[in-house]
Amino acid sequence: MSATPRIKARAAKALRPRDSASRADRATRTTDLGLLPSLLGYRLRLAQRAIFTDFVSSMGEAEISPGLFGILVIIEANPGLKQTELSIAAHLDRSSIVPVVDKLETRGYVSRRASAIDRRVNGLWLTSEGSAVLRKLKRTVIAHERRIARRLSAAEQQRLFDLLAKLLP
Amino acid sequence: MSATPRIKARAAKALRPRDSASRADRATRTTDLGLLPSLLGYRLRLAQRAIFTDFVSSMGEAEISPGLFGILVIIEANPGLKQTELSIAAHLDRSSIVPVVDKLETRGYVSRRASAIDRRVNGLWLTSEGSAVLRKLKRTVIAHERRIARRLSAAEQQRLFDLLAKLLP
DNA sequence: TATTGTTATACTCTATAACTATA
DNA sequence: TATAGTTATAGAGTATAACAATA
Repeated sequence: MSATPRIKARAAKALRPRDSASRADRATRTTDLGLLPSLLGYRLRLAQRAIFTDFVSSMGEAEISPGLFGILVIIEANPGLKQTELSIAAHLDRSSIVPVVDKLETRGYVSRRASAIDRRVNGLWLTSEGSAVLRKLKRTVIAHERRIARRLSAAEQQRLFDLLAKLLP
Repeated sequence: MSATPRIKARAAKALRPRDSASRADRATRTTDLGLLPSLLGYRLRLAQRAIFTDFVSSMGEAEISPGLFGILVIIEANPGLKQTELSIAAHLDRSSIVPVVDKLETRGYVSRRASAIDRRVNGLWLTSEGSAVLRKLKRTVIAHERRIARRLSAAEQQRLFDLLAKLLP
């Protein structure tokens, strides 16, 4: 199972007084996880979870998820791209991209501009505010990545990248 | 963004005729992902996604997610454990474990048995059907893992495990 | 006919808060 | 008072199907 932590949930959790830490510690140490720790899928999930959590907490007040950050990065790298192209690049259905772009548009980071050539198409662009925000977010994300990657030597980092790439179909 | 693929969605997607493959291929190759491919978090998500997808499709009619599978494994390894203990082991809130156990109980794989000593507590046990099903599931999961891991040498697999472990807090 | 974006809808997974029953 | 489980509720994230506008 193992939550993909929600953005708001994380923020609130820090102050939650509900469980005593000692109880939690004991149970975590005690419970046998069976064959799970021998499974690559399980290990991968734990690692991704840890990085996701660090990502979110390092974003602080910006309240942006890795997913939304990725969308901003892709739009910046491909100014004017169509929603359909974005959805493919992000491995989402084109209907799923709609609320995503809505959210970024509401926050004032992205604008849809109808194409003059093909009036079915919305080109996507960062607003100047979106550009400025993304500039800061990227610095934060790079710092977050460095903080994580510091646990590995440069050679290990490269090795990890290579090994992960081999897992892709 | 990048979906955690839903179980039912996957099954349906195989037959979905909506997009032509050629279009999708072109756009994937074309769109610039900016700094994303340099981020460990991004690579990790792709790898996890790939494994999750393979997991789900290899389960076929069993229709069990990695998360539910993990829950069954933990219960098997700790017969009679309390829901609270399970929730901690699975990194879930204790309220979130309720619908999870409900689902497994509905399918007849798990039973709650009230403790005689402390009547607040539900001990969790696999039913005999749950045991039998899990025995088969484990074989399937191990085959799935082998199929993935075959892309790596034994030494590489060990290396990957070690590197992933270093990423945990 | 095919494509683009959208809506309507539904589903999974998870959390917080407040409750009940025990201890 | 504290703990175990539950309910009520909400929200993120995503999909499928059907539709209108446009090509």
